[in-house]
Amino acid sequence: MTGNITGKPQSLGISVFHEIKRDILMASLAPGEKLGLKMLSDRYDCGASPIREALNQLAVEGWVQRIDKRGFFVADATAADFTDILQNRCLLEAEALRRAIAHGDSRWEEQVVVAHFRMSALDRDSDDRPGATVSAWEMAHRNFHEALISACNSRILLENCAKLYELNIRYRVLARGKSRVVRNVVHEHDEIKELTLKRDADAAVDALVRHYMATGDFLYPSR
Amino acid sequence: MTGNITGKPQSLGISVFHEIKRDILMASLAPGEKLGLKMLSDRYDCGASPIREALNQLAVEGWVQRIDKRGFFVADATAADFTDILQNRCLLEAEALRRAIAHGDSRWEEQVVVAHFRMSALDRDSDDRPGATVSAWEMAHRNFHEALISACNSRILLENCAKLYELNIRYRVLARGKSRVVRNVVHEHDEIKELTLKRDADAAVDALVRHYMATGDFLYPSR
DNA sequence: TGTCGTAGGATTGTCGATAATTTTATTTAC
DNA sequence: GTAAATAAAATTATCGACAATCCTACGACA
Repeated sequence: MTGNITGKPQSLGISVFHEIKRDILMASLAPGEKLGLKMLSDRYDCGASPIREALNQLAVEGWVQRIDKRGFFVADATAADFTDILQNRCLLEAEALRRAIAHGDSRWEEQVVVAHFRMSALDRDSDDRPGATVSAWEMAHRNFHEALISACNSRILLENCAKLYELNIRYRVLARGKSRVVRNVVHEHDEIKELTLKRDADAAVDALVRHYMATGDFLYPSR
Repeated sequence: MTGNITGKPQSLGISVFHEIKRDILMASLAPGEKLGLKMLSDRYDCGASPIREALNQLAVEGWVQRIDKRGFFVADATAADFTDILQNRCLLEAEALRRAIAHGDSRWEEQVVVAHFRMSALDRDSDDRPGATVSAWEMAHRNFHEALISACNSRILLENCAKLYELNIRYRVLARGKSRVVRNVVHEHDEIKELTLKRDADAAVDALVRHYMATGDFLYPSR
């Protein structure tokens, strides 16, 4: 998910940051779990300094809760938080998609098409076991949603959407197998793509929001 | 701005975090400035560890730019960034105000009234020199805007609004004295308060957005 | 004169040790 | 037997030192 593109070795603090984040995301580290420095030093095989560095950053991003002089804990994952994330995603991505449709050029259209194509080529539930690394589908899916809004022309909006997307993944992983509702995700994505390329902002946003809300019902049904 | 309410001494890393943030906010540390560890160690009178801890967090929050193995720099402050901040504030605070008006109870109304009253009691340009500490008016103003949306019922929305508010302060400080447009801020605040208490969501949001956009014209006119 | 390469100096990133604080375990009092 | 007080153990926060990396200045060579 966070590959080191250049061959240069990045600092330990930075790579540990991504590793811990991935492990919280994929629920290898459970909500509420104590993140002791010694435990983490052993687990990620480095001294306490890079660990603290990573934990401080994760705390700001909301993955970790810090209590001064008492240590770090994996952030809780409550249904209320999930609802909050979902609602904010709808608000931000709706706006971002509108702006992208308004400003996007043909280069953007191509990105959307190719991202959608790559995602479609992958089987959804290929490799999404908890604890595993991030699956190819997950990356392609993320790439598709990022492509949709990439032309929104607002760095802040993109960053916030990305952050909420990542927070959301965790709930998908945590709730895996807890629902029997069957969804046709493929069709939903197709619809979003088509309406976006038609530049029908209202309909595209509507499809996108329904897509997210359906995710909500899927994970925590009956509301 | 960040008072330590309990008498307990908080960790150095945490207090240094707030100090550096304040200094960037108040433009004591200029945009683009190199933030060397030695310089900061001297300035804030502590070792490198708490400094690094603070800088890492500030980097995640967007106050500081980190380049791996090359150090930390005060984030740039461009007109484009300011526009981006402003637009996102409008989007988020409009939504937050709508939700607050929809859900707020009488306790919330009281908070709005008292925050507005306290702000009104202070003279606007009392003590806003760059480099000084955060003024009483600044705190009261912030408190007023936070009170308006406090009942929006979304932790994430509130946090994002708070973050954007703080980012915005910096541009107010940097642009101080650069404009001759005279505004009637007092009246704008009165209007927002009144419409909010009347629960007229559309009109209140409109007044709030005009208030923010006016700030934009004030700081970077002619757009 | 200008570009490339190299050596020296400065800075960042990491470690291990120490001081400060919290948590756990044990004892004492009622 | 429960609760407060105290002692021991564990953990966090910070420091100073060292290694790795980057930046700068100088000189060789075309």
